[in-house]
Amino acid sequence: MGLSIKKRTIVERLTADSAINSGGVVRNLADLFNRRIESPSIRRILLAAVDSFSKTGFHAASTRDIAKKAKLSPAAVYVHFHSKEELLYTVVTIISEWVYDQVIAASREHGRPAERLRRVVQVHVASHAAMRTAMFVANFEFHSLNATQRKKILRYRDAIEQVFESCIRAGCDEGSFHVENVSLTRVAIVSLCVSVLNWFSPSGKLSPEKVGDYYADLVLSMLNAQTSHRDVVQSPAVSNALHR
Amino acid sequence: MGLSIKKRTIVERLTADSAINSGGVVRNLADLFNRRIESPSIRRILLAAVDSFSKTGFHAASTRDIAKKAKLSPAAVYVHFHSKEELLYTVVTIISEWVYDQVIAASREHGRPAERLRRVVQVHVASHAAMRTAMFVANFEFHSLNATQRKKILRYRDAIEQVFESCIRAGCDEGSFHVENVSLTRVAIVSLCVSVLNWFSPSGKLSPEKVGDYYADLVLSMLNAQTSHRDVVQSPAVSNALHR
DNA sequence: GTCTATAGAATGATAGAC
DNA sequence: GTCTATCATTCTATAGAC
Repeated sequence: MGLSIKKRTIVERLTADSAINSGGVVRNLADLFNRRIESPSIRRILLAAVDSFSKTGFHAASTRDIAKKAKLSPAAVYVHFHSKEELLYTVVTIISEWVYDQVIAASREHGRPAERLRRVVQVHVASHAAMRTAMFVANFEFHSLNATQRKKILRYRDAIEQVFESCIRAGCDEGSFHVENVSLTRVAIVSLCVSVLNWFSPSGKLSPEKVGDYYADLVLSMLNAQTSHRDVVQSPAVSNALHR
Repeated sequence: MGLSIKKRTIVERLTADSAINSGGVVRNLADLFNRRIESPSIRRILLAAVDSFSKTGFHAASTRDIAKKAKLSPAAVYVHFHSKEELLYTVVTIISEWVYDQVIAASREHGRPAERLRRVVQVHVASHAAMRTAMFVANFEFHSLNATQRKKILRYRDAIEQVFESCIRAGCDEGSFHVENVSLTRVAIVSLCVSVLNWFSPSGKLSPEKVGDYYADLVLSMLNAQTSHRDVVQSPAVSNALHR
């Protein structure tokens, strides 16, 4: 009966956050953890884990370092998490659910395919830029999760891919996009969005939202999109002066 | 005098390979190592290292495993390399030089900016796809190099970025590209090319060259390029049938 | 240049007191 | 829930024989 029932994981006890889906804006990673995790200690551990994993990678990050950053003893981490792997899984789950919610919300608003795709790309890019370190961990340490964990995270990713796919197809059917190979184009677009992780810096000149806007323009051009919202011909001399 | 002179590194003893620059085609990673490394043992170690690093990441890969794959004892690795880090550095140097050579060669051929950019994108993408595992290591384990090593590798990367930048600028000056922000667009294009590492599979339907061609089309569309070599308006019904 | 054997350090995780 | 102390393992790298 009471014979070594295994403790539930943090992921299984995540707080259902109505604010996320009802339009409340999540400001940053600490804010997101505040909404979804009750225990301050666990929140500190998770923030420390994201920091360590993003700086050195999952395997090189030690639980000792993470505990130290969270102002706890090395042993205290294991009161809340069964393993270092579960720590990673918790981080990746929370951030993957969040970006999924963002993209789904953007795709639900009405509009023609070009407008929907513009919003989806903008949000996807801005989300990756705004939550850069956590999204970085979710993407580049994904392979350190076990097979079961990867499968669960892939459901969020696949759903996001589907949103992009349906926008592209709708635009093709409507005649406003001109695409040779939809799935290859979709893969290219999604990976283009994610690739902001490789260069975005919060100390740079561009905000996550502006980068998202710019990438949305690039993507619509890529699809040979006919859209009235954008003046495609602009003097290089003038526009280059805008940044850098 | 003979007092503990440190052994030269493998990178310092790389074979200058005239075949690379004189048009001989490098078929795969083993072929590339054959051209640049004389010792068969060292080549086996490097191939094993690429395999381990790409599968588990630098830190999780053990020198024992690498030695085993190379059919050597754990100690034998250290006869040829001072450290595991030097093993990574050697791999990253060889593959970075190679992709640099490919891109520079593509950029040297004449043609208008759109044609030059098309070739550069095609070669950059195809190179990453064809040497996926090694390029994967070079990109995703870059942060595991020390500062000096990173600086040296960055010279190759920066030179490649410059090639893209000059193509884009030339097209803008000529009036065939229409770009708001050149540096941001350049960063997006280069990272788009690199992002084939995230999904390309040699067992898929598309060859590295075909993916390169397709990405080149996407990039030229992105720049609102006027080019006579491409019929931008194509029936989706017909074109979707081409793949998948 | 390759081997066996092992030093020396760091790590993930646990035991048990409070 | 947090701590101190520690186990057991693993890893990089070296010593020294052949």
